[in-house]
Amino acid sequence: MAQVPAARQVLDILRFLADQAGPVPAAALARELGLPRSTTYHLLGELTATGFVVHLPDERRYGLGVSAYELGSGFTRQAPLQRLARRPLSELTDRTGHTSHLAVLHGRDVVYVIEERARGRAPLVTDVGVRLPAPLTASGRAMLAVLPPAAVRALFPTADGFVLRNERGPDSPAALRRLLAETRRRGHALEEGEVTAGFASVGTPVLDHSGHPIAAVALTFPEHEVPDEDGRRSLAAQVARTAGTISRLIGG
Amino acid sequence: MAQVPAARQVLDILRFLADQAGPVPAAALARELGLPRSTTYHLLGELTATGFVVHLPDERRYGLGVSAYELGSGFTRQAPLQRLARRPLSELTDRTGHTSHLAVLHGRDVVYVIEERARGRAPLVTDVGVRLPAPLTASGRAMLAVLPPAAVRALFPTADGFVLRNERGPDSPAALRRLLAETRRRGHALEEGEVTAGFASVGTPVLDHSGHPIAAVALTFPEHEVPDEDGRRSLAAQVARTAGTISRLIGG
DNA sequence: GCCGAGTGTCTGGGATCCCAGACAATATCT
DNA sequence: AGATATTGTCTGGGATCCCAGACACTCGGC
Repeated sequence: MAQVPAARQVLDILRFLADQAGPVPAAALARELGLPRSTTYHLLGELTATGFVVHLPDERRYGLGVSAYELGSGFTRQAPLQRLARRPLSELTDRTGHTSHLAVLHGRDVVYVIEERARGRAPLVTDVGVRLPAPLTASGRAMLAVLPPAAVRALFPTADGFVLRNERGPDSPAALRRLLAETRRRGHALEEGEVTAGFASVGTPVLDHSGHPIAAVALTFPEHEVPDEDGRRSLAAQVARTAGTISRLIGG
Repeated sequence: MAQVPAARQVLDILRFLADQAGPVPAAALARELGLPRSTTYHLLGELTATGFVVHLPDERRYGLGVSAYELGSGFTRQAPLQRLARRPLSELTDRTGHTSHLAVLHGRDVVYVIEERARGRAPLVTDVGVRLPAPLTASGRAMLAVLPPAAVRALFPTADGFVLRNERGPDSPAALRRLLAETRRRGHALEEGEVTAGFASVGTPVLDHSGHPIAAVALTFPEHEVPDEDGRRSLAAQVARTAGTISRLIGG
């Protein structure tokens, strides 16, 4: 790696601040990141001048500023995940002969952002732009299974938040917990006929550098074509490899 | 300013990328920012390693990455605007004897994030957390008046998006355009009895370094207490000064 | 009011890094 | 298929910057 230490330091500051619940004192920044005090103040000066950081004199702390928000907006606008994931999903579909998709969590739902339909296969409900309740889908189950339990509880505090489909799916927080525990035990998410009768899906999450799920990859197939556990496990392994590829591409 | 050129350069790259509609080639970055080519690749290497930027080999371009998104989330969580604006609003209320508030645009509505109630004044509808249709409020009018016309059209394409209150307020895109033109001519936003009968408000936008409205400051007063144009203009000038103070604090 | 801890600013020289330019690989154009 | 343009990698030395530490200011505790 080329030596660009000041660049590295300023990015460390930004990432550290991004992980904090609120603004922090300069001394805490210097201590946590192992930076010399004067260097910390120089870098904070630059970050403040460019709007990435705001100095809160009343609190004697530093927090993220409007330029940080604009980076988030820019990320959303540029949709790098979709751009990076399209080829790996296309290859997964070619290899397996089944339709693949990429979805992101959006509150209690998943939203499909890529669908790579296999040659000669019928269109599925999981078209781009479609939203479905996360607990019902392989993609949603894959992501929920790797969220902290408190985050899952926050999303689904009571039985009210559950939407059944074809009269199936978890209908209470306890049922969801059991389903997610089973998903973790199995090593991949599974959905059988709950979204579309006669079809099943396997899914795995795409994790960022902190282990947080940013998306999920899933493969959908007619149930009768892959009726046995081994066949599904094999498909799940390919899905997991694709998810890992996308994680690496997204980097960090 | 202390010399931290590499830090400055890396932040320039991030801000440039945040302003682009899509990913860009490294050569365009170097050219637009006046950076040496090798320096550009070194900094991009660092940005890619930390997840702020993703390299899209198929497109031979660079775009924003997940760490950029996390900065946006961190900004929202830390709410620096509210932290910075509280004291200026408190001082505005003390100086004028009227209730002040800070609101942000949220789609077609405004959301109130600070209310500083004046001593001995009745509570108002503009409590923290309340949402109201932007075209009806001084804060909303202040922000809409400085948005590009295309952005206003996108928010209010037809007569359907208008909500009247007390049977008053603009009820069509044309009426809204006339109202915003009048707001720009007057130099501040005005609302008279459309939100609460018997009360009026004056408001001005808080702009970021690009001239984009990130919030608005408004002052609400009983109509009969400030019936004349000069009195309202004087209050509006104080509101504008407070908005300018907050702009400077937010920086960039 | 005084003291100690923490915040923020400033300076200069030893340490190191930034950039010009060479080179290799890849993509596009003819 | 060959030529050209662009992308991406690498090197080393002149230029400059990073950090230790001193100093001033502010805030909180007693």
